[in-house]
Amino acid sequence: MNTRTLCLGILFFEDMTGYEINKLAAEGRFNHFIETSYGAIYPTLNKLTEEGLVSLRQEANDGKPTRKIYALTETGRDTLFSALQEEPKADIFKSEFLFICLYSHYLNSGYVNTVLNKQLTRLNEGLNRLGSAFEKCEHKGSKFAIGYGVALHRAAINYINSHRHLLDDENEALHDNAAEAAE
Amino acid sequence: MNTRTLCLGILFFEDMTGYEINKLAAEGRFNHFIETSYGAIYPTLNKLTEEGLVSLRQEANDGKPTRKIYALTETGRDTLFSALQEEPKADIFKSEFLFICLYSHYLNSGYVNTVLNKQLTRLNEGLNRLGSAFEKCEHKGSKFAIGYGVALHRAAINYINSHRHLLDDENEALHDNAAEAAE
DNA sequence: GTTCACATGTAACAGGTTACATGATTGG
DNA sequence: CCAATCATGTAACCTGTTACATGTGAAC
Repeated sequence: MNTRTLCLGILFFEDMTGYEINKLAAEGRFNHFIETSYGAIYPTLNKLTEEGLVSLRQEANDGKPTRKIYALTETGRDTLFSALQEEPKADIFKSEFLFICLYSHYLNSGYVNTVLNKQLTRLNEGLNRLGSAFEKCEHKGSKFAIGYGVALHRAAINYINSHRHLLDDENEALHDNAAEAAE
Repeated sequence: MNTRTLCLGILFFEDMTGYEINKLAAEGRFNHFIETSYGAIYPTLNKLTEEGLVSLRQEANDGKPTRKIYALTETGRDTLFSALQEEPKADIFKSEFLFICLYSHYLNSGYVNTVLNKQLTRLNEGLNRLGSAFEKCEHKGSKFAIGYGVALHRAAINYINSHRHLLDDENEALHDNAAEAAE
């Protein structure tokens, strides 16, 4: 997903400032499947304005920089919908966590435990965020997307809890004994 | 995950050519949480060789370009393990599929169905690939990582099957009627 | 006979990240 | 008083993608 389509897509739902778009994408109800940053959003919004895909109104904001509120134009809406009809690329999942797990047996087991716990913490935080977003949200498409995130988060948490012993050297010994006993 | 660490990490398990590293990362048992490409791997391997983190032996290969087989050096192993002990970044998940779902009610329902089916097909293919990788694999760390992928794939498939009606306009009508009846 | 797998690599380009720069207000 | 939130933006940099370039042998 490029930043262009992302901006158009979010503005489809509501007029917003760049700051708010970033917040929604980075912390809001879309954060589990979108990546972005200010450095990408602000220049994109300027380009989009030049091209007439979004329009801009400004609101004074004492002390703080003027709020620049963007709205999708008709051309913008058309561009969004033709982008939406292009063959979606396959989902991308990248996990340094899993990469580390690959080497768990060559790493200090205390460290591995820390990594596992940290991952669980992150997943639980994500789950909570999604849960409250789900309750606040009325829009079906968004509910579907949030629910998808919830399902994946739960699956990951359950998996880690029920399989973390595989990465544990002490249980490995027990495991081996059990395997021997079974033979 | 940068390509550097990826190459070191894969070479930790086995000596390999760049071609094979790419295959493993793109189609093999690591493909569900790693992204890469030839254009990234070949230059990285050259740099790594210069820096002495990997060593290189060449094997003639009639007609085809000489096979360049890389192996991790001691320095390389050290570098890998210190990278492994840096705080892992949060997992990244990007989904154009979910982005499209957000707009399902403004899109042609036949198209939405096609997108859903395509996503299911991809997930099922991924699941099969992971399943056969799991059977072939003896290494516990890898099994954990593959199992994680299996769990997430299954969760996604189940979720889509049980919630796709939310994106369906015809069921929406039914749904609305039910809601009215409840009022 | 054509496509796929093997096998390496380059180069232009796109895209995004990070850090920097600025500054008021609010809450703890 | 310090940190966080609001609010915008730039610029250097890094990283990786895409397409191109080349060529054999096997399978269908």
